[in-house]
Amino acid sequence: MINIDFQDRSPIYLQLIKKIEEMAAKGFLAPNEQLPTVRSLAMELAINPNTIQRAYGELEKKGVIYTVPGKGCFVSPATNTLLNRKKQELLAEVTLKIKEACAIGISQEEFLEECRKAYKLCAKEEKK
Amino acid sequence: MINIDFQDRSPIYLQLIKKIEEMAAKGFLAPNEQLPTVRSLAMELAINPNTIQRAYGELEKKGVIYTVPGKGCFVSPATNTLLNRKKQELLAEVTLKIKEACAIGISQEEFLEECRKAYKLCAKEEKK
Amino acid sequence: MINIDFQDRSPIYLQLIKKIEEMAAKGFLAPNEQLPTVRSLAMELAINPNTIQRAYGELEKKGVIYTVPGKGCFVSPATNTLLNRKKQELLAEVTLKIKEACAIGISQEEFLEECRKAYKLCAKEEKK
Amino acid sequence: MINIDFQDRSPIYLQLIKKIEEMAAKGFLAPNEQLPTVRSLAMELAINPNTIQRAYGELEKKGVIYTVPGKGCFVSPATNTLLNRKKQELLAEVTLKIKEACAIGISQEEFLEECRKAYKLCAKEEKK
DNA sequence: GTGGTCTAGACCACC
DNA sequence: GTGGTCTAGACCACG
Repeated sequence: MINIDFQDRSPIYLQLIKKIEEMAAKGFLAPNEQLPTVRSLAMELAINPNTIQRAYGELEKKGVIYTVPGKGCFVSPATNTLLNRKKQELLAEVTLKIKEACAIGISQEEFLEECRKAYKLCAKEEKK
Repeated sequence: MINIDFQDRSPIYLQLIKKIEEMAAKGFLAPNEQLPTVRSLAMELAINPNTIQRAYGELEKKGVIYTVPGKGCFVSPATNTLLNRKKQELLAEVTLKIKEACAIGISQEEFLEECRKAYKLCAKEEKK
Repeated sequence: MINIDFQDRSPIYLQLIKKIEEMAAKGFLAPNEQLPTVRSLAMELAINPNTIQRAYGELEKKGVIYTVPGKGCFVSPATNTLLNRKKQELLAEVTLKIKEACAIGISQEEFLEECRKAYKLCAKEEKK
Repeated sequence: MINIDFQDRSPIYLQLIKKIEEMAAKGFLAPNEQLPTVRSLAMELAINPNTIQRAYGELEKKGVIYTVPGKGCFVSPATNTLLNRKKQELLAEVTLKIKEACAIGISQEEFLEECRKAYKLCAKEEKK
């Protein structure tokens, strides 16, 4: 399920957050489903429990999961909200990129064309 | 010309690199034009000279500028190459974002529509 | 009667204590009335019996209930004392909050006004 | 300035957050003033730097401070917003307490009277 | 067993 | 020097 890219320069806990957010937003994680325990996931990924803990902690503050101390962590039921928030975050990031594209003079047509190509690639990959 | 956002989490030297690359790619900096000296730019931006030095160093490694010891730093003449490379970098980043968009189920139509909106915004801002 | 909020961060045994104290102080539980047995309450609330046991234990230490080994747990007769102690605890907590309010510069008038609003809300809810 | 109550059961990092928020909200910390460095504060309070770091991190996410990596942490300029948010948090907590007060039958008059007393106490203490 | 907090000590990137 | 991340290992409260 969850795999960490140790080559990636972005912190492990952020990678974790992103992965779990995506899975929750896309519905791979059922509402109220229990997540792996801190310790078990730490073992599985060969990571320090503190790092998992941090990711879970921040996910809770974001409202993606809720945690019952002594029991475990569970997926928050508000899936729709999650999906929407995630969408907006992503589109905001793309808007930033588009600003840069404008700045170096990439035309809208060229840009959109590239997006279409990228989308085709994704479609292919998903079929696998 | 160049302004640094100290609130921005991205390191200053990267902000510098990005700005100078953009200016070079877009033609604001003529080929072989001399850049400000490390010390003068450091004074102007109220930044540690080491930081400027690092930015210039990496820009030279990337081939964006060349330095003549004892003289200063100059914009590399290969503008076209620069522009193309910059474009490709940017589009690669956008492709990554599109993968994420696919992952959480944003349709191509919705995505492209947002891109168009963003482009309009950029166009307006540039007029100012 | 008693319901547990599993989402609440405060430990279940404390929630139990609070609820039972309130009911006793307010007279919903008659003096010398028998409380549900540990096992039955555990079943009813789907909670670990140890948790009930702990709550009952601490309630006994506080003098809110007394236990007759082999018989069960019973509400302590000293209702007035309970009510007064509970009041004082609560007012002490509010005093702490008021200290904070002073610290950040909330005026007495503003604070009291908010209290009145809150009281009105409570009155409405109780009518239901 | 900042003192930690090790007897207090609430986590150290939360005590830190509360203290700094109060000081910022009340204006004891000027906007853009630099906070003590992680290490220095850790030394001063005889606390592990990680704990300070955590507090600072959460304060940044809350928008109370901003941090310039390699430089230090600084008080966020949006003081008014902070004060208002802090007020609302506090009043919400008091509202909870009032609900309890209602539940055990404390009348509004009695409650408000106690509040006035507490306010007088605070006023006296502040004069010191 | 669970999550939550803390310490000690290390390494990194940045300035 | 600064903040940011991570590990290792410990302790606690809770269930």
